[in-house]
Amino acid sequence: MLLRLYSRMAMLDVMSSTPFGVLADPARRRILDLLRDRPRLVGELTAAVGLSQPGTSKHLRVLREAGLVTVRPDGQRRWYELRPEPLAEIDEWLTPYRWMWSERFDALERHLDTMDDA
Amino acid sequence: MLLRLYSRMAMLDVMSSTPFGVLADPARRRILDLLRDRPRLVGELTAAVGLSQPGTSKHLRVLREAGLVTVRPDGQRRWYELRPEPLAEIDEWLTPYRWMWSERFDALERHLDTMDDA
DNA sequence: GTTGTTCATGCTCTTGCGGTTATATAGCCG
DNA sequence: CGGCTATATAACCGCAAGAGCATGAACAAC
Repeated sequence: MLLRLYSRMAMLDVMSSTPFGVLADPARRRILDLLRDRPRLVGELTAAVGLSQPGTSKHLRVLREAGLVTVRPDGQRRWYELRPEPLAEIDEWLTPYRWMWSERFDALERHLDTMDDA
Repeated sequence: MLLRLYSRMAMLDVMSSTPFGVLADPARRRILDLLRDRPRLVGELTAAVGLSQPGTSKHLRVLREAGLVTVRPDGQRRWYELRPEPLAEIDEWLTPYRWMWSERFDALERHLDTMDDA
Protein backbone atom coordinates (compact mmCIF):
# COMPACT_ATOMS: atom_id res chain seq x y z
CA MET A 1 0.00 0.00 0.00
CA LEU A 2 2.86 2.28 0.89
CA LEU A 3 4.55 0.91 -2.18
CA ARG A 4 1.52 1.88 -4.16
CA LEU A 5 1.87 5.40 -2.84
CA TYR A 6 5.51 5.58 -3.79
CA SER A 7 4.94 4.34 -7.29
CA ARG A 8 2.21 6.94 -7.56
CA MET A 9 4.67 9.60 -6.44
CA ALA A 10 7.17 8.36 -9.00
CA MET A 11 4.46 8.68 -11.57
CA LEU A 12 3.83 12.24 -10.59
CA ASP A 13 7.54 12.82 -10.77
CA VAL A 14 7.67 11.60 -14.32
CA MET A 15 4.95 14.14 -14.99
CA SER A 16 7.74 16.64 -15.16
CA SER A 17 8.84 15.02 -18.39
CA THR A 18 8.45 17.90 -20.76
CA PRO A 19 5.85 17.99 -23.55
CA PHE A 20 8.74 18.25 -26.01
CA GLY A 21 9.85 14.74 -25.20
CA VAL A 22 6.30 13.47 -25.30
CA LEU A 23 5.71 14.84 -28.78
CA ALA A 24 8.92 13.30 -30.08
CA ASP A 25 7.07 10.07 -30.80
CA PRO A 26 4.85 10.10 -33.90
CA ALA A 27 2.41 7.61 -32.41
CA ARG A 28 1.73 9.97 -29.55
CA ARG A 29 1.23 12.90 -31.90
CA ARG A 30 -1.20 10.77 -33.86
CA ILE A 31 -3.12 9.91 -30.70
CA LEU A 32 -3.41 13.57 -29.78
CA ASP A 33 -4.60 14.39 -33.28
CA LEU A 34 -7.30 11.77 -32.98
CA LEU A 35 -8.40 13.05 -29.59
CA ARG A 36 -8.79 16.51 -31.04
CA ASP A 37 -12.11 15.40 -32.54
CA ARG A 38 -13.58 13.65 -29.53
CA PRO A 39 -12.71 11.33 -26.65
CA ARG A 40 -11.83 7.82 -27.74
CA LEU A 41 -11.52 4.34 -26.34
CA VAL A 42 -8.22 2.53 -26.19
CA GLY A 43 -9.44 0.07 -28.78
CA GLU A 44 -10.10 2.84 -31.28
CA LEU A 45 -6.71 4.38 -30.71
CA THR A 46 -4.99 1.00 -30.98
CA ALA A 47 -6.51 0.38 -34.38
CA ALA A 48 -5.65 3.88 -35.54
CA VAL A 49 -2.00 3.94 -34.57
CA GLY A 50 -1.36 0.39 -35.78
CA LEU A 51 0.38 -0.80 -32.66
CA SER A 52 -0.44 -3.58 -30.26
CA GLN A 53 -2.96 -2.75 -27.57
CA PRO A 54 -0.33 -2.85 -24.81
CA GLY A 55 1.88 -0.62 -26.88
CA THR A 56 -0.89 1.89 -27.22
CA SER A 57 -1.60 1.73 -23.51
CA LYS A 58 2.01 2.48 -22.82
CA HIS A 59 1.93 5.59 -24.96
CA LEU A 60 -1.30 6.62 -23.28
CA ARG A 61 0.40 6.31 -19.95
CA VAL A 62 3.14 8.68 -21.05
CA LEU A 63 0.54 11.13 -22.28
CA ARG A 64 -1.36 10.82 -19.02
CA GLU A 65 1.71 11.44 -16.90
CA ALA A 66 2.53 14.48 -18.98
CA GLY A 67 -0.97 15.78 -18.35
CA LEU A 68 -1.84 15.74 -22.03
CA VAL A 69 -4.79 13.39 -21.67
CA THR A 70 -7.22 12.45 -18.95
CA VAL A 71 -9.15 9.22 -18.51
CA ARG A 72 -12.81 8.80 -17.78
CA PRO A 73 -13.60 5.21 -16.80
CA ASP A 74 -16.86 3.86 -18.12
CA GLY A 75 -17.39 0.33 -16.93
CA GLN A 76 -14.54 -1.74 -18.26
CA ARG A 77 -13.77 0.81 -20.93
CA ARG A 78 -11.80 4.02 -20.69
CA TRP A 79 -12.49 7.22 -22.54
CA TYR A 80 -9.34 9.16 -23.17
CA GLU A 81 -9.78 12.87 -23.71
CA LEU A 82 -7.40 15.58 -24.74
CA ARG A 83 -6.03 18.05 -22.22
CA PRO A 84 -4.16 20.56 -24.35
CA GLU A 85 -2.83 22.85 -21.61
CA PRO A 86 0.72 21.42 -21.54
CA LEU A 87 1.05 22.24 -25.21
CA ALA A 88 1.12 25.87 -24.19
CA GLU A 89 4.68 25.35 -23.01
CA ILE A 90 5.75 24.43 -26.52
CA ASP A 91 3.78 27.31 -27.93
CA GLU A 92 5.55 29.70 -25.58
CA TRP A 93 8.96 28.32 -26.43
CA LEU A 94 8.14 28.73 -30.08
CA THR A 95 6.96 32.30 -29.71
CA PRO A 96 10.27 34.16 -30.07
CA TYR A 97 10.98 32.14 -33.23
CA ARG A 98 7.64 32.43 -34.89
CA TRP A 99 8.19 35.70 -36.70
CA MET A 100 11.43 34.45 -38.20
CA TRP A 101 10.23 32.30 -41.06
CA SER A 102 7.97 34.89 -42.64
CA GLU A 103 8.88 36.77 -45.81
CA ARG A 104 9.17 39.94 -43.80
CA PHE A 105 12.00 38.24 -41.96
CA ASP A 106 13.90 37.57 -45.14
CA ALA A 107 13.49 41.19 -46.14
CA LEU A 108 14.62 42.43 -42.77
CA GLU A 109 17.58 40.11 -42.78
CA ARG A 110 18.66 41.30 -46.18
CA HIS A 111 18.31 44.82 -44.93
CA LEU A 112 20.46 44.16 -41.88
CA ASP A 113 23.07 42.37 -43.97
CA THR A 114 23.22 45.38 -46.24
CA MET A 115 23.75 47.62 -43.25
CA ASP A 116 26.55 45.35 -42.04
CA ASP A 117 28.29 45.69 -45.36
CA ALA A 118 28.15 49.45 -45.09
CA MET B 1 28.68 -6.38 -41.87
CA LEU B 2 26.22 -5.34 -44.51
CA LEU B 3 23.73 -5.43 -41.71
CA ARG B 4 25.94 -3.10 -39.73
CA LEU B 5 25.96 -0.69 -42.65
CA TYR B 6 22.20 -0.74 -42.87
CA SER B 7 21.78 -0.10 -39.18
CA ARG B 8 24.18 2.83 -39.50
CA MET B 9 22.14 4.23 -42.37
CA ALA B 10 19.05 3.81 -40.24
CA MET B 11 20.76 5.75 -37.50
CA LEU B 12 21.57 8.64 -39.78
CA ASP B 13 18.06 8.47 -41.08
CA VAL B 14 16.61 8.81 -37.63
CA MET B 15 19.06 11.58 -36.86
CA SER B 16 17.67 13.74 -39.58
CA SER B 17 14.18 13.05 -38.31
CA THR B 18 11.48 15.52 -37.49
CA PRO B 19 12.04 18.74 -35.57
CA PHE B 20 9.92 17.23 -32.79
CA GLY B 21 12.60 14.70 -32.01
CA VAL B 22 15.31 17.30 -32.27
CA LEU B 23 13.62 19.56 -29.74
CA ALA B 24 13.16 16.71 -27.30
CA ASP B 25 16.62 17.37 -25.89
CA PRO B 26 16.94 20.40 -23.61
CA ALA B 27 20.57 21.01 -24.61
CA ARG B 28 19.50 21.43 -28.22
CA ARG B 29 16.69 23.79 -27.25
CA ARG B 30 19.21 25.78 -25.27
CA ILE B 31 21.54 25.98 -28.25
CA LEU B 32 18.76 27.25 -30.45
CA ASP B 33 17.81 29.83 -27.83
CA LEU B 34 21.38 31.06 -27.79
CA LEU B 35 21.55 31.25 -31.56
CA ARG B 36 18.44 33.39 -31.56
CA ASP B 37 20.59 36.35 -30.54
CA ARG B 38 23.45 35.91 -32.97
CA PRO B 39 25.67 33.28 -34.56
CA ARG B 40 28.02 31.60 -32.13
CA LEU B 41 31.19 29.55 -32.07
CA VAL B 42 31.24 25.97 -30.86
CA GLY B 43 33.32 27.04 -27.91
CA GLU B 44 30.72 29.52 -26.76
CA LEU B 45 27.96 26.98 -27.05
CA THR B 46 30.01 24.35 -25.26
CA ALA B 47 30.50 26.63 -22.29
CA ALA B 48 26.86 27.63 -22.28
CA VAL B 49 25.32 24.18 -22.34
CA GLY B 50 27.80 22.78 -19.86
CA LEU B 51 28.70 19.71 -21.87
CA SER B 52 31.99 18.50 -23.25
CA GLN B 53 33.04 19.97 -26.57
CA PRO B 54 32.47 16.69 -28.45
CA GLY B 55 29.08 16.37 -26.84
CA THR B 56 28.15 19.82 -28.06
CA SER B 57 29.44 19.01 -31.52
CA LYS B 58 27.22 15.97 -31.62
CA HIS B 59 24.16 18.01 -30.79
CA LEU B 60 25.19 20.52 -33.42
CA ARG B 61 25.39 17.72 -35.93
CA VAL B 62 21.85 16.67 -35.15
CA LEU B 63 20.68 20.26 -35.50
CA ARG B 64 22.56 20.56 -38.78
CA GLU B 65 21.06 17.41 -40.23
CA ALA B 66 17.61 18.60 -39.23
CA GLY B 67 18.27 21.87 -41.05
CA LEU B 68 17.90 23.92 -37.90
CA VAL B 69 21.37 25.43 -38.05
CA THR B 70 23.93 26.20 -40.73
CA VAL B 71 27.68 26.50 -40.39
CA ARG B 72 29.90 29.24 -41.70
CA PRO B 73 33.59 28.27 -41.50
CA ASP B 74 35.93 31.07 -40.51
CA GLY B 75 39.49 29.83 -40.41
CA GLN B 76 39.68 27.09 -37.89
CA ARG B 77 36.50 28.28 -36.22
CA ARG B 78 32.88 27.64 -37.16
CA TRP B 79 30.02 30.09 -36.77
CA TYR B 80 26.77 28.30 -36.20
CA GLU B 81 23.68 30.25 -37.10
CA LEU B 82 20.02 29.62 -36.62
CA ARG B 83 17.81 28.44 -39.47
CA PRO B 84 14.32 28.53 -38.02
CA GLU B 85 12.34 27.26 -41.03
CA PRO B 86 11.95 23.66 -39.80
CA LEU B 87 10.26 24.99 -36.69
CA ALA B 88 7.35 25.90 -38.90
CA GLU B 89 6.40 22.24 -38.98
CA ILE B 90 5.90 22.25 -35.23
CA ASP B 91 4.03 25.50 -35.42
CA GLU B 92 1.71 24.03 -38.00
CA TRP B 93 1.10 20.91 -35.98
CA LEU B 94 0.30 23.07 -33.01
CA THR B 95 -2.13 25.28 -34.89
CA PRO B 96 -5.32 23.26 -34.47
CA TYR B 97 -4.64 23.03 -30.74
CA ARG B 98 -3.73 26.61 -30.08
CA TRP B 99 -7.21 27.99 -29.49
CA MET B 100 -7.95 25.29 -26.94
CA TRP B 101 -6.19 26.59 -23.89
CA SER B 102 -7.67 30.05 -24.01
CA GLU B 103 -10.37 31.25 -21.61
CA ARG B 104 -12.85 31.25 -24.43
CA PHE B 105 -12.25 27.53 -24.68
CA ASP B 106 -13.05 27.01 -21.02
CA ALA B 107 -16.23 28.98 -21.43
CA LEU B 108 -17.23 27.03 -24.49
CA GLU B 109 -16.48 23.77 -22.80
CA ARG B 110 -18.57 24.69 -19.80
CA HIS B 111 -21.33 25.61 -22.17
CA LEU B 112 -21.16 22.29 -23.97
CA ASP B 113 -21.05 20.40 -20.68
CA THR B 114 -24.15 22.23 -19.59
CA MET B 115 -25.85 21.21 -22.82
CA ASP B 116 -24.84 17.60 -22.18
CA ASP B 117 -26.48 17.70 -18.81
CA ALA B 118 -29.71 18.95 -20.30
C1' DG C 1 -20.54 -18.97 -10.75
C1' DT C 2 -18.05 -19.03 -16.14
C1' DT C 3 -16.76 -16.90 -20.10
C1' DG C 4 -15.55 -12.98 -22.89
C1' DT C 5 -14.06 -8.24 -23.37
C1' DT C 6 -11.37 -4.20 -22.33
C1' DC C 7 -7.54 -2.29 -20.68
C1' DA C 8 -3.14 -2.08 -17.76
C1' DT C 9 1.10 -4.00 -16.19
C1' DG C 10 5.21 -6.91 -16.12
C1' DC C 11 8.89 -9.00 -18.52
C1' DT C 12 12.33 -9.39 -21.99
C1' DC C 13 14.83 -7.90 -25.88
C1' DT C 14 16.85 -4.77 -28.90
C1' DT C 15 18.05 -0.37 -30.38
C1' DG C 16 19.57 4.20 -30.15
C1' DC C 17 20.51 8.30 -27.44
C1' DG C 18 23.30 11.04 -24.81
C1' DG C 19 27.38 11.26 -22.46
C1' DT C 20 32.34 10.50 -21.90
C1' DT C 21 37.50 10.05 -23.43
C1' DA C 22 40.82 9.67 -26.98
C1' DT C 23 42.17 10.78 -31.47
C1' DA C 24 42.10 12.93 -36.06
C1' DT C 25 41.84 17.07 -38.92
C1' DA C 26 42.56 21.68 -40.01
C1' DG C 27 44.10 26.24 -39.47
C1' DC C 28 46.86 29.81 -36.76
C1' DC C 29 51.26 31.57 -35.12
C1' DG C 30 56.07 31.81 -33.90
C1' DC D 1 59.02 23.38 -39.53
C1' DG D 2 56.67 22.55 -34.60
C1' DG D 3 53.35 23.52 -31.27
C1' DC D 4 48.86 25.50 -29.99
C1' DT D 5 43.85 26.10 -30.82
C1' DA D 6 39.33 24.93 -32.53
C1' DT D 7 36.36 21.54 -34.10
C1' DA D 8 34.93 16.96 -35.77
C1' DT D 9 34.92 12.07 -35.57
C1' DA D 10 35.63 7.43 -33.46
C1' DA D 11 35.11 4.20 -29.97
C1' DC D 12 32.88 2.94 -26.09
C1' DC D 13 29.48 2.76 -22.16
C1' DG D 14 25.13 3.08 -19.44
C1' DC D 15 20.63 3.39 -19.61
C1' DA D 16 16.10 4.29 -20.91
C1' DA D 17 12.73 4.05 -24.71
C1' DG D 18 9.93 1.49 -27.61
C1' DA D 19 8.15 -2.88 -29.23
C1' DG D 20 6.23 -7.55 -28.54
C1' DC D 21 4.26 -11.16 -25.75
C1' DA D 22 2.09 -13.02 -21.84
C1' DT D 23 -0.47 -12.16 -17.99
C1' DG D 24 -3.43 -9.72 -14.57
C1' DA D 25 -7.46 -6.99 -13.13
C1' DA D 26 -11.91 -5.26 -13.67
C1' DC D 27 -16.11 -5.44 -15.47
C1' DA D 28 -19.98 -7.35 -18.55
C1' DA D 29 -23.01 -10.87 -19.98
C1' DC D 30 -24.93 -15.06 -19.52
